[in-house]
Amino acid sequence: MSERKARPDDQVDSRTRIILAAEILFAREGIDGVSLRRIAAVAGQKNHHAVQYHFGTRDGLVQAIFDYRMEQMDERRLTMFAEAERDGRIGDPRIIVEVILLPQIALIDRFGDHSYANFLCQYLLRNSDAEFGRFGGNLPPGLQRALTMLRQRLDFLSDSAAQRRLITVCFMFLNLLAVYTRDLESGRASEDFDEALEDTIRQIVAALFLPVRQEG
Amino acid sequence: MSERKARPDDQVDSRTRIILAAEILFAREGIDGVSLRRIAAVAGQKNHHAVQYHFGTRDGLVQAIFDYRMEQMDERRLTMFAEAERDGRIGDPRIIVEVILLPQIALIDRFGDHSYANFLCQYLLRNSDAEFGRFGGNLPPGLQRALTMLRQRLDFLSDSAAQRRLITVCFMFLNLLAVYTRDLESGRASEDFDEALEDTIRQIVAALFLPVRQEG
DNA sequence: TCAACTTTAAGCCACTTGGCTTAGATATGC
DNA sequence: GCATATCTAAGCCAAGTGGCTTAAAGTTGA
Repeated sequence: MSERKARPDDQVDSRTRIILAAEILFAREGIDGVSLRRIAAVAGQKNHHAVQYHFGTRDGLVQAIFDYRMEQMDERRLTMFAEAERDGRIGDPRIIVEVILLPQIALIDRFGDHSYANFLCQYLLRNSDAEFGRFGGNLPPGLQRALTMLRQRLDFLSDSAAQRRLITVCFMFLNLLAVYTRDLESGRASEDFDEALEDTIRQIVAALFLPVRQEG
Repeated sequence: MSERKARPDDQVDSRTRIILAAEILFAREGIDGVSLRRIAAVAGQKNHHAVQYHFGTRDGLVQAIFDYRMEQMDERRLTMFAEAERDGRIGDPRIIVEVILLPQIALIDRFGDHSYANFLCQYLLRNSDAEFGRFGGNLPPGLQRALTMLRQRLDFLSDSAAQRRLITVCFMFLNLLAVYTRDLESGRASEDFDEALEDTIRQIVAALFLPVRQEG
């Protein structure tokens, strides 16, 4: 596997360059599969000390990537809410799903790279205790609002059941991104992505808001 | 994190002990986060050479874990098919979902450990190209039969769309196992697992067999 | 201009890693 | 019994790892 396209743009500062390079390398070879030296080198640093200087440790870098993308996505989420309110779609359950998921697509489109999904998978596997299940607290406002709305919609479920269904959504969507990534990497666009996205969102809405079984 | 419970039973041969120990360690600390030395040590080996002897390389060990569990699960899958035929449930679409997913639960119950889900996630992330998308060929017979039946049920979808929906199922289920694992690890059984399992299967069936949107 | 601060470079260090060789132990087949 | 094949132990090695110190370069503000 070459370093193809791993070196990010030289326009941004070195801290961001390290974040972008690490995201790609982590996605390709695993969070523990890349040395800090290589990350620094790919980011154009002549010395691996730069990583320690900016992020302290490997886990610090991992968290920085997550926070960096989280912040980017939340801007988009707030915009989407504003647009939905303007268009009178704010009551539509599907809006919640779109607000949570589509900004990740936007990330891919805007930056032309699709490493984030793979990175996020690994991140969630590493930090399931910390990240899963925080329906409230310590989340950026856009995502927080989406989760609060979701909880209200799912008032027929217990806390743990609602939480579980939320995680379902995350994983279903990661699956879509994984397939998308695979198709992009292999060069064959096996399916129209917009079509796949539409089908997946419909699946997610159907599963997420599925009524509980009626007695008898 | 201690080595608590990482050392597997001494009754099995050392090759299997290494597989079991590696599965747990990989799940906890990442496939690239554990040295072969530690795996060997936890498996009761005095020397890390044992890993190289049995599996050659780290990837060889990873594949061996996957194959080991795959084989175990396929026995159960064939049994389930036989039971379904006997009970006349073979036409029920839900059977397909159960045959694919429940053996993994059985794995957890039988061996009292829940590292497999986390390991499998990492495995699929590593080998998405190889594993995803092989609807046919090179699969054990039970799983192969389930996938063939699924494909027939989804005849209103294109190949790529059907494939994508299958992966959706895998990820949704992994999500359930992830939550289950989290609850078990943290000691709190936040939700009745049987109830959660039932809800998840219903979600999966609803999403997997969701009709395509009608025109107009 | 120059001082204070931030960022990069260079190189050292003890330690771990996976691969390897060799020898010894244990099981297996005849 | 005994030879053959299978498995385990012991230890060496070059390469790579993250952490660290020190110095230099660049940036900023007064």
